[in-house]
Amino acid sequence: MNKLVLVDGNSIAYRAFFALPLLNNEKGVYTNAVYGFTTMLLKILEEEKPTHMMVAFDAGKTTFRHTTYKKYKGTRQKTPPELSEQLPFMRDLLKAFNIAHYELENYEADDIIGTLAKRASKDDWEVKIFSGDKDLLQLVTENVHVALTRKGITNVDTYDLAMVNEKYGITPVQIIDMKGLMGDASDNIPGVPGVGEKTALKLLKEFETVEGVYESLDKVSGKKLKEKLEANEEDAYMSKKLATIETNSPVEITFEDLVKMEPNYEEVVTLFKDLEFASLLDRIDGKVEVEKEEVKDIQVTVVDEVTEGLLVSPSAVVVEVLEENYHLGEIIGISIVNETGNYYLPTSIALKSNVFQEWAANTKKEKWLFDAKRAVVALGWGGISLKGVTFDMQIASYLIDPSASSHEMADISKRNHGVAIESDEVFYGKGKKRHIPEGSALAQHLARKAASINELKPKLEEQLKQNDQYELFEELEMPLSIVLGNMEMNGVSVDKEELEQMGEKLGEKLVSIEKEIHELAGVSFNINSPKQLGEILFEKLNLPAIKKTKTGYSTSADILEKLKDKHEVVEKILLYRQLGKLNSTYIEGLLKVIHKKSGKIHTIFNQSLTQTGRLSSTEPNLQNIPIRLEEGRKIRHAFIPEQKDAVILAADYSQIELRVLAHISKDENLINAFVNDLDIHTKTAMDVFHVKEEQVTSQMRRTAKAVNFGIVYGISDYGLSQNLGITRKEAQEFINRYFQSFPGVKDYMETIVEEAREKGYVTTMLKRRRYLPEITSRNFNLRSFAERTAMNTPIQGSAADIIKQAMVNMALEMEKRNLNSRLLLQVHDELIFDVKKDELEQMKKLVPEVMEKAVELVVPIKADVEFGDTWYDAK
DNA sequence: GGAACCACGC
DNA sequence: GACGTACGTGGTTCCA
Repeated sequence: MNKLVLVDGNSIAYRAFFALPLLNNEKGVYTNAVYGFTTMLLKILEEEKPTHMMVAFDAGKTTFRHTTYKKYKGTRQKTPPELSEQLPFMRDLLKAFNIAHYELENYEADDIIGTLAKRASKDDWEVKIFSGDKDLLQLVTENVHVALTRKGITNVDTYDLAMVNEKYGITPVQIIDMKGLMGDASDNIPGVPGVGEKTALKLLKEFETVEGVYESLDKVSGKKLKEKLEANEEDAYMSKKLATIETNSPVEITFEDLVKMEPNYEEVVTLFKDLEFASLLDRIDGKVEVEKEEVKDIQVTVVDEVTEGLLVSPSAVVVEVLEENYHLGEIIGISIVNETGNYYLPTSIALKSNVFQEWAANTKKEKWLFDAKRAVVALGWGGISLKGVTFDMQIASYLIDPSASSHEMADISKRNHGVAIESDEVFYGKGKKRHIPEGSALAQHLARKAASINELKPKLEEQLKQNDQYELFEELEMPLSIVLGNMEMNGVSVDKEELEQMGEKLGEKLVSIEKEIHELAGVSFNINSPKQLGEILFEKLNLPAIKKTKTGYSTSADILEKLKDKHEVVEKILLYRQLGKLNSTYIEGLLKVIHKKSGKIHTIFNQSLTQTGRLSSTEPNLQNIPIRLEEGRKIRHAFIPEQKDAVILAADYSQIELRVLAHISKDENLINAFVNDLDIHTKTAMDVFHVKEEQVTSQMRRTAKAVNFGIVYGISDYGLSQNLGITRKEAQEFINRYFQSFPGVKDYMETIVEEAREKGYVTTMLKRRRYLPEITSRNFNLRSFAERTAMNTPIQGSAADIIKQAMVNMALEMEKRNLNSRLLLQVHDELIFDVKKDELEQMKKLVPEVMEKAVELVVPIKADVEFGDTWYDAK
């Protein structure tokens, strides 16, 4: 059977334009609408597989509707130039895809679509229409279906007769009558003033059509409504006419012109490349021989004996570890590129060579790497020391723009027009297909990587200098990567037996709670399945469903909290979840990652990931070990010093973000609070609630704390309302009162958003950068999010700068003093050490001192120190 | 293998 | 009034 797909081109383009941030390509051409439009096309081609297809566009400004009503579409804003400049690209793309497009003088895209849909359905074709405009629903019939864009662009709701009825309770043809009565603000169709969708639908259910309404006007209930209808009869009829899609427009194009042919993939590829649609290129990969970026063979010397002559300074070095977790992986090969040549060193030869080892450990021999920490740690496990690293390409790329689409070597190289490298995923394969290619291919791949580092180092350094970030790079992040490498390599000792015992107890408890839950529910089911749980709670037990998710009922903790007193099973489920989380993530999770060789836990800190400058921690994540609830906190009993002669020392910054805020905003009230060492949440409560200190209740303090939390994390009034369980309006009121009390903060928030709009980015105290292109978006959500980010990133990012500086300074100080204590972990505002008992007195003073002096603020910085036999006891 | 949901920390 | 709302990591389920 024939299947015709008709696309409302203008409507989809508009949707895409407003839904996506203003992307542009290297030539400065905006591409967001083209991008969205193209993803929609690809999706249609993949999912609908039409035999015939056409995209209709509006022709000009005036249409036959303007003769009926001059003001038709009169209030519509001009198409933004950023969008109109993209329309030609869409036509080019359609041509490349071999998809017909059509426009008709005096008619709108709707009319073309309506006309063709009617003709096709006469011949019993299947027709599907894509648009963002609800008006098109009037075309729905047995074999004509309409797909309307939902949020985003590629998400659509498909309407057939039943769907229209379900949504509106009327037939498709009555959509026209609905528009006639309610009008359409966006098209400037008047309708009957005071009649909205609800009233229109009510009237139509009773009287079927506009005509029906006026024939039985005396039967309409409501005096005012009747008066309004009476006074606007003409407008109602005219509006109906305007809203009617012309299904007999003089469309000359024939179905033969619409036959869907194979795309001209060569043209598509060329266009995608021009537009820089890398991800879309991937999607059509396989359909066509996409000529890959020319990967040229380079001259590589395979070294069978390492000599001093080839290890000159500086050298670009690649130490390849295929495993993502470099604590576990083997080094599969080493390459070196320097002014004497390009070399590949088979692992076994390099690691055994004294010449190599001495060169690696020599701080005076300069080395340039990509993700140096990976190489340092991987070599470290083999007992080889790598020193003298002066340039890390990954960190440089991250500092230049943390939001860059990827910090993979192949992508960075491409972005900066360096040596073409295959991505690791392509070269090694992924998933089950991953393997190490044979020797000479591997030598080529690794040599290209080293050549890329060698080539791009000056370019990236130049960019760092232009951004005034060279000091941040050289004095903070580069030394920090060494500190982090040592922390990871050193690892954290855990009491395995302690964990196992806790696990056993938890396991028993879980079994008994599970049984209780099944008994209370009257049926056995998987409590860990939100789907099954939802069905039990909200269907079988008939508890009120407060919130729904995309796929079913929400069973999240905050929802269950509200249902606690409705059924005793709820509390058990919460407990089951809590203990289950502890057992699977923390007990079993941590036991799984105890390293076979060291018996310790070695996390990996990611230094080039977060948009704010914070670190993250993986395999395992040691930055989210429980603390809030006592049961969870007990996990910390298992984190112990390496030797008996030591303790765990934890030092945390007190309110570092709010102190940073005081510093950058220069708000007098906030500065005074910290200078006088007040309890900041109590102080905030006093100001926000206009009460004296002794009148601050715990509820008031809790609210104030949530407001401060909101300021620090950049949450919205909605976020605050969720945290406090209040309305959005009340939350906004708290924020307003906060700003009244701290006017300097308000000024700062306004200034920083303005600055972000002008410059396109914000910076932290130590010049870390975050770009916020969406701050000029016309999409309210995107823009608001960017604005909150502009306010928040300098705060959170500067706090990250400060603790990083403290870590570097601390490492220097400990080395200078020849201390045997070790830094184990960083948890955003907290440093955890393994401290030898004979160094305890010294460290207790030194750690907070170094932390407090990391940078100088206009307010004092405060760090608190605790220690104990385990991490649990360091409180 | 990936999406969806949930939960932990700061 | 819409829009859908701090970041990051990881476990489990469920569907392809």
